[in-house]
Amino acid sequence: MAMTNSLDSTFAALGDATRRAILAMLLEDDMAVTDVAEPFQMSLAAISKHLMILTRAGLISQEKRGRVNWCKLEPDAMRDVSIWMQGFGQFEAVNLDAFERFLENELGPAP
Amino acid sequence: MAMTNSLDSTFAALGDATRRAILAMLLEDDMAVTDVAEPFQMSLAAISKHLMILTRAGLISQEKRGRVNWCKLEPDAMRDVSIWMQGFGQFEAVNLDAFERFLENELGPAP
DNA sequence: GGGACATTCAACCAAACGGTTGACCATTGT
DNA sequence: ACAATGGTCAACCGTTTGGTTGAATGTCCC
Repeated sequence: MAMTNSLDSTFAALGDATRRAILAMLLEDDMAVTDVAEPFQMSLAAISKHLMILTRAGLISQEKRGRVNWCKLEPDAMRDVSIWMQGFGQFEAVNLDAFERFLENELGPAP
Repeated sequence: MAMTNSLDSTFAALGDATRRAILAMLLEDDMAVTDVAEPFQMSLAAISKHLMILTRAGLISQEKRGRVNWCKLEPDAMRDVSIWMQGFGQFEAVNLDAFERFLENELGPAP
């Protein structure tokens, strides 16, 4: 649905190790900006910028409650990336088999 | 076995629409640099640079036969990206959706 | 050998990136 | 009211990126 509009920004956002580490942290739980910044050896403002980039890429969302800005993972953007990548290589043999297995075993609604 | 460089370079290489279009073109067939450059409104040197970035990211390989430099898709590099993304949710259902669309369109993604 | 073709190299440029610092709101707690 | 906390904004800086040109290199063909 929301495909290909921001693949540029999504891939670009993922092309930075700090931001990928942030995403991995947010996989555990939602976090405040200050807590996100804590393990990194860079200023809070730099982390704030990274979070803004991730937000504009759609990879996270930020919700301000009180004076705390809570960051939450938004896997939809990553799903678009995953969908785009499906066209390359994964299909030829492996996913064809997987799809056939899917058709054989899964006669009900998709998981 | 994937001789992929860092996720950094792979994601960064994918963060450009021109380079993603090149990858989509190479999905059809191997191509010479000049033929890759043909549909784009930019200089051949610029395309050559893009191809070098894709090569260093491990996404394509280049083999010089005669005076022609043949570009070939190397989809293994994207596997590492895919593996990394597996940690962010179960894209299984999404993969199947994408695969169905793939079957319907009978062609790879043309972003 | 000479010329057309395929591609890269080198120098340059504007814009974007990743980081810093310090000032600047809000909100919270005493 | 005041101070501390959470976070962004603004200006700046060095490096990288994406593009341009023009010259250079190598190869094919007559």
